[in-house]
Amino acid sequence: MTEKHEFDLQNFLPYLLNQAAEESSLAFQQVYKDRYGMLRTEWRVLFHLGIYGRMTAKEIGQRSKMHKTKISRAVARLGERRFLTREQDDRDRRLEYLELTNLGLTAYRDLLGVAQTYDAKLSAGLSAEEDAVLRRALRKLAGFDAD
Amino acid sequence: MTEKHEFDLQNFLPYLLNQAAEESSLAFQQVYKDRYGMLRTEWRVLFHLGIYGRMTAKEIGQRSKMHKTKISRAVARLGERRFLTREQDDRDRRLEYLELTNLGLTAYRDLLGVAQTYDAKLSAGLSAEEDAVLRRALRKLAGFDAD
DNA sequence: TGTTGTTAGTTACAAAATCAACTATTAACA
DNA sequence: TGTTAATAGTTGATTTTGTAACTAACAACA
Repeated sequence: MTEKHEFDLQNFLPYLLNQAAEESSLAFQQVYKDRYGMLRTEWRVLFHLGIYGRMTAKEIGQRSKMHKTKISRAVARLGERRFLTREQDDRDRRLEYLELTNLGLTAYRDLLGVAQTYDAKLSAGLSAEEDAVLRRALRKLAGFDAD
Repeated sequence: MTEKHEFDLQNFLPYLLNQAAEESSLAFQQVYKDRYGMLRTEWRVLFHLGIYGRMTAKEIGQRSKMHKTKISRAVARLGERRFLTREQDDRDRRLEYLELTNLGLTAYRDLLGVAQTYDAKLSAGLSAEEDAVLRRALRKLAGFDAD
């Protein structure tokens, strides 16, 4: 009596990805939340500016695929807390260049270290080959290749 | 002048996993939302009951790691819409056994088909080996092995 | 110029998630 | 038994997100 549709929820990619994402985000989330009171969108914006440097909200949106309202709110909060400065472009006053302050840079560097350590810890459970294949496959699924 | 900390956000596992999860959930989400007006928690509960059969909210929580308030509200909505029935256990009246109605079962089977097709489509972009490694790695990261 | 369309970013309102406190019931055990 | 602790599930208050409509600025072109 074999099961006809042998469908395991734990093998359905969207579900599996979600569970893995949530599980693997927990510990890092704890850090940026406890240490800086940040939300997910906020550390993401922080990292974009930390890694790629001064840019506009629009550019962050293009890279991250976050919706512009999320970015707008994250930028507003990071601004209030003095993690970044906002400077209007003279030539096109719709544009605002965002840049980390020293405070923001310090937070970024701190969290960067945490992220690197944490990423390594996650990888540690996987073989080198698994790790490489995993990241490549995820990049495909996330649409990071055809960008 | 080589960059000192060559950290790419798109290679940070929690970020990568989240992006892949969101991206890969989009199309399926569209279906259960448009076709049945369901939320993510709702199709998950539906699938748990469809796959594993009659069980309590607690058991769903153990398998899915969803928080009990999410489950409670999803069950309430699915009940209102006649997708499931709720039956109190006589021996322990705190427990309620949940079971799909015919309506729920029909919806489940429909969405199951969609899920299987969709999962196959996602896999199609990957080599057989990538696919296998990906799923194994994700199961590890999601904590589905040590359960 | 002036009209129309587009773009960057914000805001308002509704929907959903989170967290803590709550009810009802059972278990443990003095 | 009577008291305290634990458990299943719900509810309410707050926070966060999502959707759509909005403002302000620029572009295109008659």
